[in-house]
Amino acid sequence: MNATTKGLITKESILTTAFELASKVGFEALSIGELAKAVGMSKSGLFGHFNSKEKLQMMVMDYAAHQFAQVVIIPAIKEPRGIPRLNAMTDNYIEWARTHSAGGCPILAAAIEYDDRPGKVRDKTKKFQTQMLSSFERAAEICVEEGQFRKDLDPKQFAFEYYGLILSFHIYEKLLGDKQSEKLLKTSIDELFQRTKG
Amino acid sequence: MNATTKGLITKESILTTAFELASKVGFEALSIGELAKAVGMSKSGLFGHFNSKEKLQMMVMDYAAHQFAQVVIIPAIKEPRGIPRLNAMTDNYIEWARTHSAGGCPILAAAIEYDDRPGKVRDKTKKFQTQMLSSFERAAEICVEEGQFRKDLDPKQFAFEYYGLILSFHIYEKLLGDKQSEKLLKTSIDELFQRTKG
Amino acid sequence: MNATTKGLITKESILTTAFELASKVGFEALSIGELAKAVGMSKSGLFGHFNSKEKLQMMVMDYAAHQFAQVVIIPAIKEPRGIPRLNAMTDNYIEWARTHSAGGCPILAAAIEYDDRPGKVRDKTKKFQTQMLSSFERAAEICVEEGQFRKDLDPKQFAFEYYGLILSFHIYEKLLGDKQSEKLLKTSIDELFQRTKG
Amino acid sequence: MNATTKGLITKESILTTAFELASKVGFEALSIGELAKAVGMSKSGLFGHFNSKEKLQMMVMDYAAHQFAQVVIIPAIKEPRGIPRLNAMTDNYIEWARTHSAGGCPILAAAIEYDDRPGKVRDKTKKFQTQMLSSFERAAEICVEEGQFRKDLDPKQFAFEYYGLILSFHIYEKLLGDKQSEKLLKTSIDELFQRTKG
DNA sequence: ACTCGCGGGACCGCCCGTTCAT
DNA sequence: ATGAACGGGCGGTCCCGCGAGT
Repeated sequence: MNATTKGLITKESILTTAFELASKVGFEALSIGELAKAVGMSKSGLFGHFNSKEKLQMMVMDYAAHQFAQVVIIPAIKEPRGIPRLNAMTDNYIEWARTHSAGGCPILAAAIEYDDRPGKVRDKTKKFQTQMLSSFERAAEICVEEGQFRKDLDPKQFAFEYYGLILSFHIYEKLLGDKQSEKLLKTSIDELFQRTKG
Repeated sequence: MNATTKGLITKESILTTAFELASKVGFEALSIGELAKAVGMSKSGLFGHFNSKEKLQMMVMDYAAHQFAQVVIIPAIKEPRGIPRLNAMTDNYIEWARTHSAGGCPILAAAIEYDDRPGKVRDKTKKFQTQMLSSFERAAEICVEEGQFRKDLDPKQFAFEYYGLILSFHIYEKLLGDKQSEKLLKTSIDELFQRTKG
Repeated sequence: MNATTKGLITKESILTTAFELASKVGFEALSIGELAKAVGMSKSGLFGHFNSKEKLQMMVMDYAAHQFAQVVIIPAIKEPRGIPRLNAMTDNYIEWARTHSAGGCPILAAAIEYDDRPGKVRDKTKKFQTQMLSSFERAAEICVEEGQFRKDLDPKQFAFEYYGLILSFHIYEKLLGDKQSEKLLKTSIDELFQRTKG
Repeated sequence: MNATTKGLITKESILTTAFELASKVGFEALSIGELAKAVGMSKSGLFGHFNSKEKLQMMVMDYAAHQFAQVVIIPAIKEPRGIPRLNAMTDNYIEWARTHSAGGCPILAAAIEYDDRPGKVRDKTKKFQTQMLSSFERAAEICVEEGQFRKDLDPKQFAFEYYGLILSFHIYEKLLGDKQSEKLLKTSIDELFQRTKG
């Protein structure tokens, strides 16, 4: 194993740990010292991989977005087009919220945290949210194409509502610890689909 | 004016400033030094009113919740029971998001930020979210009582969906800066009402 | 003793120590941590008195200039006008170089160190050098007035040469450790006076 | 070109850059990281050429002394013995101060900076100053031999005064930015020569 | 009772010179 | 000649207490 490879492995392990830490303590509160302690290396050794806190934040965000895509979006694409695919997304999101981003989805946290703080981190967060909403919109369009949703459905409107339900689920599940959160979400989504059917 | 009164006034002005500051820089990032500078007094002088950062955070949260009630909930109660009252709440929330908590609603920020960080701050946040959702549930119940919503409507389910739409609005409005955010919200709520009608 | 007085005393002791430290390790290399250790207080406690390194540097410079004036300039003024006064200055400078600024005159060090590094510190250094040279020029003018120097003497030219001898002395004394440095200086100054006599 | 030659070239380019950098930011403030960036190689790669910061400093000092000799001393030797040679030295020094060591002569800076800090760097600085003063003394002796200076002139005394004028010039030129600095120096030297003439 | 100045210990992001395996 | 990593230090900010002044 050469040096470059070693560096990549270290970087990966840093990002993994950073993602977990950010999930727990929040995105902005993630400190280089804490992170270094968590990965078991020196502050300066870790810092050398990023050269600035901002770059670290950016890469953690990229990592989180990548994970999100891997867990929530990509597997859903293997499902049949239309409603099954959308349902898969929903299930995957529940899984994501409960398992992969235990401690609170850092992407969502960033979306709220940086909603009024200009900078590169906010820009990236905005970009990811937009991408995710596009995925939802596209999924809705496919349902229309498949004749499962009514023809005049506005995909943007659908994504707005669908994402809202997911947000609500997140708070019921994580903050409130409501045992019914999943049922509430599923019921809501069923009703949403009823309304959008052709 | 006696000393106690003076102290109350000072405390009030501190909380007002703290609320504004927290809206801008986030809840956890609010620092005593910055706050002291903003209110124009010494760090230690300000600190004396709270004796710990945690207590300051708690009081700012109380203050925020009080403001939220004053702006969003209370005025709505003056409206006629049922849907008009709910619509007033929605309008008030839009107003709240845009004007009173310019820079991002600190309550919502806290709800996400502390969703997995146990402690007094999280407990309080949870309490406020629960209260707010109760208000929504009660409003829905009244709609049922008034015969505007169907009899078998689950108020909890309604609140879940209603709050989700508001959360979605918040992200579209604040983070994404989407010009259609209000229209998206209004349309969603109309559809929600359609579905719940008797 | 009230708090303000205590602060002044602390500040004074910090500046004294800082002056000594800067004399030894150079002006720019003076670090807040080292200084704090030397005065026997915490970094943050010390830092609170200055709020920035630049301000600390400025105040140390002011302190050094004040000391210089107290040791070299002021006592000389008590001497009779003309050459005796100039001779007093020379003697005082020797004293200053050997005793008060043991470890190298920080003002001179700054004059060389900042000769091409723009900023407030350089500006202040420049100002002090100009003031000192003005003192030399004024002393020469007095010699002219007293009829001890020839009427057409250019005071600026005199100060240029006089200061040069002092600089040379500084290097022979401090860096080279030349035992004859004082004699070399005295002889030079005598010759300078010969040349300028009326 | 073999490996050794390549190493020498690299070393040369490092020293050139280091000299320029040290002229700008000061001798002690020259950092390996900055230097590596400036020469376009890795920190560790550069470091391998010196194995310690102190050795780097030593070699930069050697380089600076070499440059000084090349620019100020050697060309003057081509001039006729005696006063012309001395005048050439003066002119060359002015050139040196203005062009070659733009940003402040690092040798002089070291002479002041290390005047009370024992160590190898100080020893080297001391050695170079002594060498340079020897050159001045020898030049004065030659003037005596040529019958241009009086027979009983003390060369050491002459060098002391001559160097003093140069130091003064340096401060007037670099720190004060005095437009008359060159004229002041020339006039002083003329007067010095007057006094030393046979 | 309220407010302040002074001071402390811990930590921040960041950079230092240095070592080592490749 | 490189990249990874380290221990230690930089200037600076954090929250927090004490003692004194009003």
